[in-house]
Order: sequence, then structure tokens, then C-alpha cells
Amino acid sequence: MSSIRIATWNINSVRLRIDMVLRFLDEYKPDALCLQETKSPDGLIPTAAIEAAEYGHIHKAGMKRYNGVAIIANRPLQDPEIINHCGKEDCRHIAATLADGPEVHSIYIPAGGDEPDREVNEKFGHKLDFVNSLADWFPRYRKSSNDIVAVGDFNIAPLETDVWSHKQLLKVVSHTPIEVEHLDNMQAAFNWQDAVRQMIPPEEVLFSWWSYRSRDWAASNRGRRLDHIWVTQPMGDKVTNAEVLKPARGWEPKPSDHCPVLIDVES
DNA sequence: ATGGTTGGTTACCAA
Repeated sequence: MSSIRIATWNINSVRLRIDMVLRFLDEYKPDALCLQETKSPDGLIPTAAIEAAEYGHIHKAGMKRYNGVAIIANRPLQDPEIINHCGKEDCRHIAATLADGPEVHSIYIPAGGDEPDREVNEKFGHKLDFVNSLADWFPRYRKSSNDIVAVGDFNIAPLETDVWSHKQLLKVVSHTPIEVEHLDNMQAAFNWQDAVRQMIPPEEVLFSWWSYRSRDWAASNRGRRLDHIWVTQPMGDKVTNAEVLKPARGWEPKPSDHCPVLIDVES
């Protein structure tokens, strides 16, 4: 039985952390790695090093300073697309089909600023609108009976066990009821299965991100699960493994504040 | 209540 491995990682600058990308590819050998926050114009992404690591197939949408998504694969990526939402070309959503495999989407949902009120914080409104746009996009342009994987930094931790304190984060952007409601609606609109929570029970506390703003991220352990892997239903039953690679949060010399998340799927 | 750190870029903005 052969298997496909798909990973996602908010890398927080692909140029600064290209060595960590190569380390991840070497140690975990995903068939496709989806990156977010590459923070690099397309021409400046160090593709030569990635290609030398035998990941010769790269689809990317990058811009100066902000955002940026990529898909790195060890086999051809067919029908590459860049998808825009909310009338912006801000490099948050790309897709391509892995040869003899599923269609893969790398998504970076806006963080949403500090104030969870769209009347006073337009970034929060943009976040909610972006999730709504994704909820509309998939049923409009795709069939949920096809093999499709949507991964990325969704910037929302939906479950009580996805945050270090449900009570203390109810009014903190990423875990407010309105955001969770929007994400739940997007999930239901295409019958997405949360592949990670399917393998790691919802009762279990699980984080994929720890802020830089703490003296000792591991000791304080105030994390959130912001990074997700969703699959369509025919695929859901074939997921055999899901992992959040917490050790990468401590990778020297300068870790990303997110760790990689991966799944294995029978193919 | 507040401040804490990081990356890209180069005066702060976004996270």
C-alpha cells in the first residue's frame, strides 16, 4: 500500500529559514509541502536550493513584505492557480494538483488585527469576509466528491482544546465565537473533514503555534492550534496518520512561531 | 491593564 504525505508550515520568511525548509524536507520527506508567510517576491524565493533537494516542482505566489504562499512537491504540480479573495491580490491562496494525487490548496487566512470588532477594525472584517469567500469558492468551483486537500494557517483555533485557555481567549482574535462560527460554516459548506482531529481526538490539547512574545514558549505553553489540514470525504477515510511537529518550534537558530503539520493518506 | 518578540524593510507595519 503506498501513501501520500502532505504537510503545511507557516515559515515566517522562506528566505530567512530556507535551511529549515530543507531540513524538514530531508527528515520528513513530504510529497507536498505547503508554505505560508513566505514574505518574498517570487523572483527572490531560493528555488535552486529546493530543487537541489529533489523537490523540483514549485508553485508560488509571493509579494514584498507580507503574506505569500507556496507549494513544494517531489512530482509535477498540474493546473497551478492563484486564487484571489475580497478583491485583493494579496497572495493568500494557491492551488495545484499533485500528479496521481489530490488537488492541494495552500491558504493563509488574514490574522485579523487585535480588536475583534469589524466596526472599529477593518482587518477583522477582512478576516471574516475572507473566510466567507472561501466558504463560497469551494462549492462554486469544485466538487466535494473529488480528492481535495485544503491546508494552511487559518489563524483560527476552533475547539476549546485548541487553545491554552478557552475562557481567557474568548475575546482574543483567533478564538472568538464569531470567527469559530465562520470557520464552522466554511467547513460545513464543502463537507470538509478535519484530518488532524480525526486522528488526534478533540479531547486532547493540541497546539501548532506559540507566540514569540514569551520568555520561554515551552514552559508557559500558551499555544493555539491555528494550522489545519482539511480533506474531502472520500479521502477522509484514507487518512492513516496526523502529526504536529512540536520540536520544530525549537529548531535552532531561529524557529518559526508555527510548527509544521502533516498527514499521511493511503493512495 | 500592559508588554512581551520577530521579520521585512528601512520608517514602522503586521503578526
